[in-house]
Amino acid sequence: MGNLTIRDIARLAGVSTTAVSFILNDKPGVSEETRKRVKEIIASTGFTPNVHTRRLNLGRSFTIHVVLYWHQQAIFNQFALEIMYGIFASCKRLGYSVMFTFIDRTWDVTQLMESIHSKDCDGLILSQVEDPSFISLLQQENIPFVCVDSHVKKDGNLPLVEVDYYKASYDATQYLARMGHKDIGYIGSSTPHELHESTFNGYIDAMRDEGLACNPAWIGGIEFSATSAGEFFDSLVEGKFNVPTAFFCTGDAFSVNLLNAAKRHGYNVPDDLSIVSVDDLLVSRYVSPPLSTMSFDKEALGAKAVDVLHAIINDEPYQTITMISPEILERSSVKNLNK
Amino acid sequence: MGNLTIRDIARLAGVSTTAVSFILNDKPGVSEETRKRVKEIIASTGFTPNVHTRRLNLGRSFTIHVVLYWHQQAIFNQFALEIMYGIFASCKRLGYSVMFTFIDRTWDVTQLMESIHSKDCDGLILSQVEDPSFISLLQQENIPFVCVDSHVKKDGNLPLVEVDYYKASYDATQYLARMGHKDIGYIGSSTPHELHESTFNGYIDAMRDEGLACNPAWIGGIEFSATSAGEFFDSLVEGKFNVPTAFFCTGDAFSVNLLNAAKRHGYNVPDDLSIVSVDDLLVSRYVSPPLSTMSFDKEALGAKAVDVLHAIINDEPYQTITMISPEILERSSVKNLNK
DNA sequence: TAATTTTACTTAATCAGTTTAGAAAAAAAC
DNA sequence: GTTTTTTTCTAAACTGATTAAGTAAAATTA
Repeated sequence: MGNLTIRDIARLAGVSTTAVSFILNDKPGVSEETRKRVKEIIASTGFTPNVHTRRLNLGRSFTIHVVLYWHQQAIFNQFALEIMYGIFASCKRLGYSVMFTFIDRTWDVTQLMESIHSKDCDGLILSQVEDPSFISLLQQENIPFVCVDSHVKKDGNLPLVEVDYYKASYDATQYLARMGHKDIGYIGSSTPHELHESTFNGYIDAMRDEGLACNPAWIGGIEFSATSAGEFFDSLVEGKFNVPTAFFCTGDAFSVNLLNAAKRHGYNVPDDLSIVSVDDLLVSRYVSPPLSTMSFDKEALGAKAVDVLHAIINDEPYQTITMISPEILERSSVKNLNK
Repeated sequence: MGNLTIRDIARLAGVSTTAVSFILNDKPGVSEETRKRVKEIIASTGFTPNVHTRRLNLGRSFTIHVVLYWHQQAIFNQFALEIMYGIFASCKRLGYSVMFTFIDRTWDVTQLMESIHSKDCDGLILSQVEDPSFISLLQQENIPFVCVDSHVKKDGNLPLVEVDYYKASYDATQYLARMGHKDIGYIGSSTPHELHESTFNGYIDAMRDEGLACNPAWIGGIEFSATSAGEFFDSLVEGKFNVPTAFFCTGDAFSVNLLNAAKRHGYNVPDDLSIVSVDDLLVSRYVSPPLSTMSFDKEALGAKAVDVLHAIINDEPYQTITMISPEILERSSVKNLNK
């Protein structure tokens, strides 16, 4: 049970280490007879070649390093595990090990850069990481990497795997319109960011294409917090504004809060107010009524990222930007006015 | 920018590779003068020693492998990321890299065992893994490992880091009693399992110690599902049974469902019915009213696991069983009847 | 001042594989 | 029956570090 080496196997089989190495790597140059005999010895001894030697020799680690942004607000970390599962599943298929690092705002790159320089991984997947100086450092040093769900500026050179939030927004608004709603409000983040702008454009474009008017009073550009969507609704009701028949929220964190505010004011969801949002967080399923939401395949985000990274590592062609499209998941927060 | 080796540094500094190695590892045997000069060369060239060589030489990988059980029901995966964060933070402090593997019911151990035999990691952390044959295999082969949040049978030899569910149950029940509740129901899993039994005992013991009677009608031993807690409440109401003033639920997944059922029947929480559960899942915070729950430090679970594993790897003494105690997190689902 | 110890440094072996170059044997071609 | 080619196999170099063993010089002791 002591630690076997390739030399032990060679001795037991009466062949050279070269032969054993060839057999382990399914290379030609060994007769079928010898191959079979050595394989039997390998199987019976339970020998497994040392990875470090292999990695040292081949100058590759067969490892992918996942860098995850750790948000203080737990709700933002909801996807990460599913993304990791997707990454793992693809890595397993392709023969990579997966290691990970969490980072946050107080982050110092040196330790990670040292790990990269020490050849600990063949490439990186950056999940929700948008640090531009780190990204350009990776580009300078020609280190293979992919950004996933990173909300990073699309510049054409960056390999990205992203959720198509524009389409989510467009499709959700269109869905509400097709359910007979004409008065559709919007609740989304006001922080200036390409992502938020394109999400807002999805709403605007869908309203226009459906021939509906946007009422500025119904557009809530708000700061992200656990209560801001509800406060926006409060101000609508208390300011005696008309309340639309439906709201599109750019995230479930907003819609859950909106739902509670609506209930507080005596609005029944979906009878008095319909709500659709994006993300399909777990909470949206457990709330009453369960919320309809634009859902997307979070595992696919991770899986695609691995595929792209694998292509980059092996100098194969790849698609720079991969978009995952959300689809409406109908639960019970939207009333069909056509009926 | 080409790949530097220790030989390049040695040549540039006019010393042997041994000297460079000593300097890299802060070992004695090199004069301060030489040390300083070589360190400057290392810094200016940005040289980082190859990890694989180091690992090969030292026969250690300085890597911890986290094995995570992947539940089909998303709600069960809620802790995993926080546990991983705790693991990562401790590993960073101790100088370990962290790799991970997801497993599920269809799992085949061979691939993981090969990874272990190939010396890919120094030890394992099993998160929510309770496969007894795998665990005894690890024990047989003397591979360092720790179980975290594993619900595994405590046998005295297994290194475990667990949540103290008995105490959570006892304290939650006591908390309700101290808030003036006398009629306290119980909703928990009926699947036969040491964990569920000890959770139930916590409730029973607290009721006894507080001098309260247990009404069998108020004890819901149910199958786990998204709706079973609500169905139990339905049956109570529809069967014209008395409804207790408070329920302790063994998990937030139950209490969220109970909350919705109670609302449906016109019960106001907390005025007509108080609810306390265990877990502090994200959903319990976003529901209305926010649920009081026995919360525990999920990051600490991971961090402790690393500490124990580190001790095992280094043949240092360690505590076999580490218990993390939940504490009441007061939100708005419990009425104080003493006022 | 000579003998001993300590310090500073190096050569060469080692970790456990892969791979190049080449030898011996077998098979194919002439 | 030779010559050529192919197949099978091996010795030895190589990956990039660590480390045991050993040497020369400096510092300490006698």
